[in-house]
Amino acid sequence: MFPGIDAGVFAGPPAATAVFTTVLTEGPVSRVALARRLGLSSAAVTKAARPLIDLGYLHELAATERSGPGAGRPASPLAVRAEREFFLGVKITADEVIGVVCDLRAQVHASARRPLDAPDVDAVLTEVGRLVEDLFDAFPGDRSLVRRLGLALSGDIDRGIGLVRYSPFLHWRDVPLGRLAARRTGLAVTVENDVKALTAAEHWFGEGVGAESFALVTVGTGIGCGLVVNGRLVSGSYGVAGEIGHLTVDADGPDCHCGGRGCVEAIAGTDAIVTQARDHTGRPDLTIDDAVALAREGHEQVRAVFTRAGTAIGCGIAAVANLVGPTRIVVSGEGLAAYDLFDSHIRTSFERQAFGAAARCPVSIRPLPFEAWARGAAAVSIQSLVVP
Amino acid sequence: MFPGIDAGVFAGPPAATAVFTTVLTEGPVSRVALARRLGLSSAAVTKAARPLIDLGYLHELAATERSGPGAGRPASPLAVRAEREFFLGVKITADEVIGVVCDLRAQVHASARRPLDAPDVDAVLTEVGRLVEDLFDAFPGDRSLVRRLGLALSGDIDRGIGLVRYSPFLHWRDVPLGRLAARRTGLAVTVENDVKALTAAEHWFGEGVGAESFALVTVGTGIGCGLVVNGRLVSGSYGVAGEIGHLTVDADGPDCHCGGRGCVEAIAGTDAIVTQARDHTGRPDLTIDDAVALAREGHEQVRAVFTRAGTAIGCGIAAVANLVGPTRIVVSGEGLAAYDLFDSHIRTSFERQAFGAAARCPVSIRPLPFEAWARGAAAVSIQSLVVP
DNA sequence: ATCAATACTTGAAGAAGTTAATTATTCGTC
DNA sequence: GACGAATAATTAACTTCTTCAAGTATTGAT
Repeated sequence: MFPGIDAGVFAGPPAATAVFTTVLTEGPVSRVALARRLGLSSAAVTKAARPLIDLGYLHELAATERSGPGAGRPASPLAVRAEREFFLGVKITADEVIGVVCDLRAQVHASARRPLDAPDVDAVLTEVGRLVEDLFDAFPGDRSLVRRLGLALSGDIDRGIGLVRYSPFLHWRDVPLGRLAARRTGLAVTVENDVKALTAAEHWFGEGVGAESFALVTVGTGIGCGLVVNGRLVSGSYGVAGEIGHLTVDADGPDCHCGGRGCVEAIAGTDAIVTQARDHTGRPDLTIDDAVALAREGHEQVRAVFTRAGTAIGCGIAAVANLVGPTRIVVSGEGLAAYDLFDSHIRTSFERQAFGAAARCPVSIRPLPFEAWARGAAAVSIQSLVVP
Repeated sequence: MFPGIDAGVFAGPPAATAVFTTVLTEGPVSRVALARRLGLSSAAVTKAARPLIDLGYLHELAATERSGPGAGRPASPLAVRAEREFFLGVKITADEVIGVVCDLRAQVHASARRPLDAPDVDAVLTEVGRLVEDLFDAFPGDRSLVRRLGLALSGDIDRGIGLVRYSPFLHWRDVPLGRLAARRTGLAVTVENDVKALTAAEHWFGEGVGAESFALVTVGTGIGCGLVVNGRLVSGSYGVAGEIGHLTVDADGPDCHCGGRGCVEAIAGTDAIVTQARDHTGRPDLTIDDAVALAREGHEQVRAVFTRAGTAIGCGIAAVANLVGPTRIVVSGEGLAAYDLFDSHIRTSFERQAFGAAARCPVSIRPLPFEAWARGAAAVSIQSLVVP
């Protein structure tokens, strides 16, 4: 039924997949609770769970709290044995590769990074290969428990066949990265767009758990958005989805590299903030850290740059809320290291622009450790174990 | 297996449902083609189709064109017997109710309308009841083939339980319209938001057929948008979805009744166009038809109002394309009666604002007969037969 | 100790789909 | 015009997954 891990596939009957993903994402649950939750009979859950327990992926916890009014056999909740298998996740950027080793519950157990000097396919593959070695070295557990590698990078990716259709920052077109990396590392490789990978991670292991629909907005050099609707990741028909960064929020705003004007990214992207701060201070070598420092010290005009950025982001997420009506929204990314400068402006702007009850949508705003991108890649790899 | 129509449900095994909906939406198809399309064995299709044929919902067509190089038994395509059952669809507006009788393929066979003077629940139910009688009278076929009624109205609707959570134009809150109308008419009733109903109709019976994801934008007094993503209608968690009309496209634009400024609806809604045209002509009694006439005659300022409206709509659909990446977009609605004044401006604006390959998304623009809203309601009723 | 309540397990029965063999129908060829 | 290759549809045996109904397990309350 479950052909074992060596077959490289972990696909069982529908009920087994549903049981495993539910236990994985929603923590310890009893069999009856699973049956109710999934619309199955409890007998079906018992049967579906057995091979998963035998393979060591699930185990039973001791009964804990009593359930209802008084009586009855206590439930023995099923839980995932997180250390049954480990997953590598690697994020590829223009100038480095960052990797992590995660367990089944996407907890990070080791991490590493390597610089990248040339963007050509072979150089990237070589550095990914070395990074994988580094990760194996840094990983304290049993190497044979690591069999899968997730790669994440910005661009238009066909996750199904591991193809990089187009990557602007690497200048790649139609590179079969999945196949190449699998050959190089001997691991089962998945490839996904970085924002979608992070969204998947949040959907299965973060604040998106249990949400029928939710949106993850990333703020950094670029401004992106991953969407889950009706429980499924939105892919976009033409390689475009979640391009919140190129919504126009100010027709008179600064020009954007996309050719438009007043895009969210052209106002709130890290580069845009630096450019504006330089204009206002007359310091051509000012960095983003300088800008943050100046704003925190109370430099009026630089503060205004951050205010304007927060307002633009709020506008963007309001557009998402008005159009797809997610259950919740998470705003995250390296760009939010200066969280305190954005927070209230994002919220104010969102609440002003959200239509009607959409304003009730909870918005979490929190900075993102850069490692989280690699963890997102690992999360996709975990998903590929369950839903190939 | 199929418990017959009298049971009020038409739910079979998954394969049967898939076969029926595919034949219904994608026209006559042979069993082998269905098998390929649905990932089933041809044996499964044969088995699934038989009870549907026995019940009279499907029938076999004579073999038509030859398929490939030369030989082989010709396929006998399965087709829907459109007149096996009929469906009522009623759109409720602030001042009238409009109804149609449709066959299984959503072809209109009869229609009727009645004025509505009071917006209270009982008055609406009475008029709906009378309209149903009128429709039965106007319907040339066998009345016993009509068992279902779809209602569509603007507002926040819970389709599952037929509840009108909130309807601004009727000032209703939490009205169990489905139950009430079922009691009044003796029919199986579905209730859906009007824009979503129209989207469902387009998804099953119009230009949206076969699209994994698509968007329908309606232009009229309000500007709305229905979305299908991953093959499923987007519902929105807080009763809000597809609120394209309240995206901000011009921060300095006119005030909108929603409290914002420069919303698409405040620029391109029918009322907004009339208001602006009045301002420019100084004629306080000018109607939308007058405005259209003036624009067609070449009145510069009134033309500019339409241009601006088209540009705003283009902006809105570009936002949809950038965020969800639909396979195709249809722009429709009574407001497009003056189609020629909008068309090119919508397209230009869309292409300028769509990001990257999203600009390749085909956009159809076409006016909408008002009856189409009622047909949308009927389409939801047809869906409820297949997917309860 | 007994009972009611809840959780889980078991084995038989049933539903839904697959594979493989069979029948049906056509075209092209000799 | 019979024959075979090609494609379509059907049939029957079998597999897989799930439910149902009955039983076992474990607790709290009486």
